[in-house]
Amino acid sequence: MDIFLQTVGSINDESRVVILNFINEHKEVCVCDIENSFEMTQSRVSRHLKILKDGGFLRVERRGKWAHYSIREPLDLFRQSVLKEIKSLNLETPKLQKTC
Amino acid sequence: MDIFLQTVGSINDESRVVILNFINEHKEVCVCDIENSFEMTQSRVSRHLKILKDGGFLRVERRGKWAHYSIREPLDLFRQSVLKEIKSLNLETPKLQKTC
DNA sequence: TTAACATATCAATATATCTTGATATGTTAA
DNA sequence: TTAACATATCAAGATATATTGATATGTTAA
Repeated sequence: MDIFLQTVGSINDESRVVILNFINEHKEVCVCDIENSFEMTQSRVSRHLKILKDGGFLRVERRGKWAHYSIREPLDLFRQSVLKEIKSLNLETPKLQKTC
Repeated sequence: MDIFLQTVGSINDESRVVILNFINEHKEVCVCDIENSFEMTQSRVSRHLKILKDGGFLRVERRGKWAHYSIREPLDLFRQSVLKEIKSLNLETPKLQKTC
């Protein structure tokens, strides 16, 4: 139950839904990519990414200064269906700003 | 997005997850069935059922004094996958107390 | 109509979550 | 080592959600 609620809680926020969709589209991004693309403060982005990671949707790979976030693989069927549902929302996603 | 968040928000609560699973198991229950089975206050049950209904999971049919809640049909694939996931949690569900 | 019951809603409080700005951690390059 | 940068975390305030008890609505049976 706790894991389920953590998973659900992680997608119960508009910012995180668009971020998750953004990462699903671009495969791999770093924190500052999102910070720049969405014009969100760094701490806010970092926190949302942590919640999505703890929710089981993302993995992080640290390479040098950067933390690279991508969709966790393999992803179970339930989380896959979440990604599919979010994709079907056809959200407007900002352009990827690679300025870091 | 709003509908998605409303759907997700409706299952972002332990009480509602067990209630939803309970209704999924018993097909149709009234408010007082849940009130008695879970030993929850009436207003709390009523509120949770409304949220699950507004989240697109339940339908209500009023027959006489009672409001009968059941899983909405047809149910889209995403909400089906939610029910499936909740089922797979193997939650302990209380016995159905038909004392009203 | 009245009494009893089932359900819904409201107001107040308690609890959880989000955002921001500041600070801490850790890496790279000079 | 130091400066600059990327990221994470913390504390405080703002906002949202949950719970409770009281009250409102609506149905049934006497």
